[in-house]
Amino acid sequence: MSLKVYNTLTGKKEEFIPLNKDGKKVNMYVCGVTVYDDCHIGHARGALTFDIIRNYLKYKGYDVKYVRNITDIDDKIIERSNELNIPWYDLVGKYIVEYYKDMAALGIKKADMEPKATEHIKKDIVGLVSQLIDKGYAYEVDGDVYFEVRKFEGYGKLSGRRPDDMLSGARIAVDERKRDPLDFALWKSSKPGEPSWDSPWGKGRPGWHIECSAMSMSYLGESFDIHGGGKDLIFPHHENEIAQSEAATGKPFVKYWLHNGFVQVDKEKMSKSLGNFFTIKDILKKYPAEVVRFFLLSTHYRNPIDFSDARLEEARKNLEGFCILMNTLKRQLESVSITPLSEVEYTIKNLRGEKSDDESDWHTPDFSNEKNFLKQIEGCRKNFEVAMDDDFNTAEAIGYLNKLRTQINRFNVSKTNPLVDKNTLLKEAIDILKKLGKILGLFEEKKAVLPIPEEEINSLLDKRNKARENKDWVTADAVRKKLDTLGIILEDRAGGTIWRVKS
RNA sequence: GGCGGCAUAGCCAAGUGGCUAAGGCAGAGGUCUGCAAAACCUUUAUUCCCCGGUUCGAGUCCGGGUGCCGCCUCCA
Repeated sequence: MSLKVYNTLTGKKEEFIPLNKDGKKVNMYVCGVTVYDDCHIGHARGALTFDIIRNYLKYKGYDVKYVRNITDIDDKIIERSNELNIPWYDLVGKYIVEYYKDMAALGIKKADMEPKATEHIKKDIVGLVSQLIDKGYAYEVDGDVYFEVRKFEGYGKLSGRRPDDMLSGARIAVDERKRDPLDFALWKSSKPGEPSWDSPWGKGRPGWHIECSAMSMSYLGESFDIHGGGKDLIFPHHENEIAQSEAATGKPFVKYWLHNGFVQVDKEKMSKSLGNFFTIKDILKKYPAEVVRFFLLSTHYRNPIDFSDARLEEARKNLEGFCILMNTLKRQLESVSITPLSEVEYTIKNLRGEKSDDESDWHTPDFSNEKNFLKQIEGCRKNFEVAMDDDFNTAEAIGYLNKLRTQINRFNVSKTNPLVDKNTLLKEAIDILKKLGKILGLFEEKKAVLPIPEEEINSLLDKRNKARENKDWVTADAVRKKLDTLGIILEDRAGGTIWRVKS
């Protein structure tokens, strides 16, 4: 099975073949956040998308090196620190902490490296800008350095624009000092009081785009496999990165460009400027992290996804089904010893035998249910991978997790052949479900927060069970009602009453 | 103005030329249950925005139209 990814550069799904000769090393760079405010759910989507892509690449056996930057100096940061009247580095420090808190709360793992722009100014950025000037791709005016877009053949190849088409509709006020309106800043001279770093062109700070070129190449080399980010970065950010990087090295910068779609509110892009954003912190006050992940993953990463409580509620309910199943089977399996799977498979194969596979032959034991179940769970696993292989189609993959869930429940309540240990097959299925869920960061074991101590729950259960023995339904129902208001749901099963925490 | 994307059931959402159009949520009926919960079973799109075309065959490809959205300024 081969992995296919949609490459913005070619506008097509392509088979994923890493640059590295041995074919197992993958280098990936993703544009992270600018730290001047709390992250919203849109930032979470980008981070989650590439976290899952990294997970799946690893699952496929790739050795992934993942770099995700933090932009810790730019105009917005300066602007905001002036508004708040605090030093820019305090603002940045605060929001880096908040960023890490939010990501951790969502269960999004860190990248292997998380470099900051300011840590690479002397080391990489100044050098790269100098190199571009030396090669004639950039020019200095009054302490600013601009990249000369017309000098770079192929400008516009990522976003599908031609430089000549872009002039007419340009909405920006043209800076007279630039040789061409499309030229963009590699280095910006600083005004008095602004944060600044020394450079051959005087005190200043890097332009936005150059940090990503400098840092990605510093960690991953001049050419690497995957570069990701939100769709809004295609132009100008990523277009400019390509121009700078390829002009400097003369080599192809990135093989696969991956871009995630936006989170929307009422069909409009969620953004700071529209003010229609929901912060990760606010959402996590209302819904568990796993619900938020499930919601985000239930739509393909390139498509827009509309954010609403109704959608989160749907995700919550679907996910609850998985949680109940996990819980049920955990209880069911922990108290019994389980026959090894190989033994069960041996039994099925040998008692029936190859020649008596005819189900109508009643002389031999009928394992059709067991065999079918094994076939079904294997089919779900396979289809999950096929879905993920198709440009990380998590929405389709979740469909197969649901199918697997139904199969497990169905098998669990079905009549099975007493010659084999049913629990062995159930455990096998649950293990697969957990393993696949792990790729998406779902179904992780987490300690449920109990509203009241467990002993108290048990004593209430005892009270209720005694009442039930005496057919005192009024008392029994009162106990259930009480636990329900505390957030504990009771289920009277054949093997006794079990309880769970409301999600 | 330039470039790009999307339109599938009540809602959400897969599906990129070919068996009966995944899956979830909601709804209806049933089994189980003291009642519930959970689970299971049955059921809910002769049809994929509209009009043409290509093809033995199209939700899927091509042309045109309508509607919505994004990028071209900071943006995940």
